[in-house]
Amino acid sequence: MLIGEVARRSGVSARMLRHYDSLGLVRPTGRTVGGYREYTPEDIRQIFYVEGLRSLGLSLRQIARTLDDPGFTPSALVGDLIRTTEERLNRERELLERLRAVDAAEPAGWQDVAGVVSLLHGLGSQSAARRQQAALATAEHASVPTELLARAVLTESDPSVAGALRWALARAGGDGVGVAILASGMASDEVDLRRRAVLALAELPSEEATAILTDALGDADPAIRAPAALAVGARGVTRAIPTLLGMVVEGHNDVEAAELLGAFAQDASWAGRIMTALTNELAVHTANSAVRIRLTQALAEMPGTIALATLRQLTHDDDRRVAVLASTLATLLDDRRDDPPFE
Amino acid sequence: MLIGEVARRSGVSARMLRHYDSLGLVRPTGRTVGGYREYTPEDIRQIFYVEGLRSLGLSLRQIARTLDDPGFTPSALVGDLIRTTEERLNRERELLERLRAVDAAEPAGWQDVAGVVSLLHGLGSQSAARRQQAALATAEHASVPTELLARAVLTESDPSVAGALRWALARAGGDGVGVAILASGMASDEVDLRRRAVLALAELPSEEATAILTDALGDADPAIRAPAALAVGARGVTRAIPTLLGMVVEGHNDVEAAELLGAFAQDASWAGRIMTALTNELAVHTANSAVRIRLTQALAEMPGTIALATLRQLTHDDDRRVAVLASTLATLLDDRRDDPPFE
DNA sequence: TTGCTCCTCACGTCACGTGAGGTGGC
DNA sequence: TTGCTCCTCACGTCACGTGAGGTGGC
Repeated sequence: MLIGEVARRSGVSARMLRHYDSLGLVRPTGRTVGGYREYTPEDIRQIFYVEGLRSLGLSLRQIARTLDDPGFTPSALVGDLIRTTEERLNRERELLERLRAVDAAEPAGWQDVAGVVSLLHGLGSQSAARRQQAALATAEHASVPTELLARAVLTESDPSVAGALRWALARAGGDGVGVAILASGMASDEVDLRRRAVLALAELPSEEATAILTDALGDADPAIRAPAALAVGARGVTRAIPTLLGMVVEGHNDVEAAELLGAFAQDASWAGRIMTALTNELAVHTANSAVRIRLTQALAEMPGTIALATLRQLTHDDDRRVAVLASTLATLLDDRRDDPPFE
Repeated sequence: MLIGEVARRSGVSARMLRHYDSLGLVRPTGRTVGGYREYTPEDIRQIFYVEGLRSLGLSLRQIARTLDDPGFTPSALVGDLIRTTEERLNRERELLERLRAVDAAEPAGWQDVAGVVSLLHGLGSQSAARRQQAALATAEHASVPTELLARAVLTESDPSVAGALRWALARAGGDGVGVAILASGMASDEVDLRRRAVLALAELPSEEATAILTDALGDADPAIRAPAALAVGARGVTRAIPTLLGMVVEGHNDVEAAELLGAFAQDASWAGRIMTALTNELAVHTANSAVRIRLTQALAEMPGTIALATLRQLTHDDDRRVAVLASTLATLLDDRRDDPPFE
């Protein structure tokens, strides 16, 4: 079979078949009197052998070694090819992410493109200082994709860089895409990721963010549910109240939690329920002095004088420190009776 | 700043800086008296601009156009880069899959490697005939990874190729990996995928396969639970009995289902329950002639003469066809009384 | 004078595509 | 004789690395 027909049937160009010949990969068995290459069926099988190995990413040189060097076994090379392919794959993935980020920024000109790229490099830098600088620089850049910032927020371990990123994200508005990424962070099994997500969501005032934070009120980890409760509590979400009560008992941001409970208790329909819950907790935790002290302090955050009677009872508490604290707080509340009602 | 220092600080080789100069990408503003290139801070910013665009995959020629051609805006090119990168990414993924399949086959030599590759290409071919050939060829190949076959089974739409693949998979033993892939197919939302998986599992005799099929007895789709019930029913799994009864009522492989019910009824503890279920169904489906005929035929599959009394009653059925059928079957069963008990 | 840096010119890489200029076989 | 196929030789691609041979500045 002459080279043209072989090329048509095998899909390998005549140029490449001549190249294989010159490299010794596939030497046609014969030549016609006129000097034309003549390929036998065996030669054609050889072509498919070469193409097969090429489809695995072997270079022509490596395929030649395959034929010449009996000591050259597949195992090591195939392993190497897998590794290098994985590396290329990762590089391509990162490139695609960069390209998508640039595309999302809708750059007007190439200077914009270069700006976004340098920001991306900054956010991905090994140096925390660089990352910080990049995070702060997003303020100048109008068109930083929130997607990008949200992803960076989820991976940032340095606290001050994380703070800058949260600020930048909140400033960028935290639209749907960014919130969606943070939501996926909240769904993670890793506490660190959920923690970063919850802190970022706490700085986003959107309804979406509030909804996701509300879902996080029941999180198994107090480091997650506490910031969620403080954030949505401040937004008036009453579903935060049980978590806030728990925070007072456990001592997680109990001061802030108590303040928010006091604010909820401005509403008469909640005041009673919160008071009942606090006194119940006092009845349950008879032995734990620290818990009783936090609950007593929380009572003082209740508006007006609704906690006065309870505090007066606590002045006779078996626990000396609770009694002293209750007595001080009761005195302060007594003064409040003459003031106009709390705002 | 001279070229060496610029190279050290920017990470771009002196060779490349000269290349940028010759292409007009970054022309150092000055030269020393000796002819040395002198870079200003602005030149260095330009270098970072070029490197930034290069990190997005732009060629040097494209970067040059960026600088020279004001009509050359980012939007179109960035979109193109995204598309070509996605294509490269997919090709890399496919390559990695091939390499992993080759690695899993533990080829002894390069001929083995080429053999596995040609098999892979065959299984991935557009032509059903080629795929069929490749599936059958796996019989010769000792080291075809079951992983590969399982994946092919899940995607094969041509029924005869699918049959050949199931046969090849069963022949390869269907070890853990293959079964795990089929299990993931069973977990899919797509009925087609579940159907392919269930048919393949039905041909694998392993305990793992039986366990997955048993889970599939409750599948919402009769095209899934029917083959599962036939397969595990034949393996003596009594949990298949309710599904088999349902198949008789609905007319899904009712003949095979009735046969298996008969086999289960060999066990005295099940015979009563199965008879009760069949007569109950007859009592419920008074109007549907087709259902009553199937149930009547199923009664004849019961071992020995345990269904004889019920069949005699049915000879007086309101439905003429049921009555005729019951009378024929009762006569046959009558003869059976003199035979030795059914195996 | 001795290293060091810089200069220009040019070849090699790798898997090809695309001629140019010439020839064999129906 | 006219197309068509084949031949060899050789250049171009693209982003570089690596010399060779020479020179400037401390």
